[in-house]
Amino acid sequence: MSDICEVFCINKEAVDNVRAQMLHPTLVADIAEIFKVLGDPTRMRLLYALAQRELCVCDLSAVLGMTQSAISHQLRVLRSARLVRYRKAGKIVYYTLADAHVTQFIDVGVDHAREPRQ
Amino acid sequence: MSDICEVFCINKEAVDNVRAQMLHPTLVADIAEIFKVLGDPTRMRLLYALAQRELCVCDLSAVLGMTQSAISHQLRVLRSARLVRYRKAGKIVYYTLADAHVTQFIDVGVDHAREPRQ
DNA sequence: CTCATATATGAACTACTATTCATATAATCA
DNA sequence: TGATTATATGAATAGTAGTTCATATATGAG
Repeated sequence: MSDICEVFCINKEAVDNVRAQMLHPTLVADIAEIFKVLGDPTRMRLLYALAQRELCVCDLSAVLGMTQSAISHQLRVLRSARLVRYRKAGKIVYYTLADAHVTQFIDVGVDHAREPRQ
Repeated sequence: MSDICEVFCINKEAVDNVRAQMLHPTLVADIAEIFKVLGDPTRMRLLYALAQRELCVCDLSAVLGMTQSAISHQLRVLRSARLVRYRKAGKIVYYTLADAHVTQFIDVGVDHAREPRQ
């Protein structure tokens, strides 16, 4: 039964109803993409650090104990996902969280992870 | 400047303060893991379908238009992450969302993805 | 200009992951 | 019992992603 069409146990009404309410593929892709970006320990730590205060790349390296290159690469991912903003001050680049939504993501995640596992 | 210790631009006070407030590595790993599981289009579609109503594996295959095997593999990931629950009724296995937290994750994601991009 | 510093980025390598295919398990029916 | 159906899973494969290393860009100092 590896072919998609050879499925016989379908509750047709349920399937049709749910399919009709499914999200647009583009929107699903966007949502999954955001979560994917959040789903890496390094990026999560960067966001959590930035939730405390604005920080430059160099300080972020020090906080996480990782190379400047690794941090820069991950900041690029966060920038592409519009989860952080930056401002330049001379040769120093300061990063901040993009908006309140990002804090909300972090909070929901922390909340869920701290929940006791039944 | 590839070595972590050869960094000179540090704002020591900021770094120390932020480091002191960082999350425990285990908690960070747990949070990132949850987001990682959410960060796949197939799994996001499965969760969104289950947000509508309880569905069996076969119906989920029909809703997503994917093989039963692919769906089963992803349901296993969702089960390990405690994002879904299931009940057996004969040979049919019905899946549901684990709790309200999961709906909250989906809502925050949808909300963020629908936001206009400045 | 030259030098030093802060950050960004391309290439390479390793590790991981989603799907497919084949097959196993489990439950129902005849 | 044997046959059928619903689901689960192991192995293999192909694509992706995080870090490192080397280097490029850019700003400021002298």
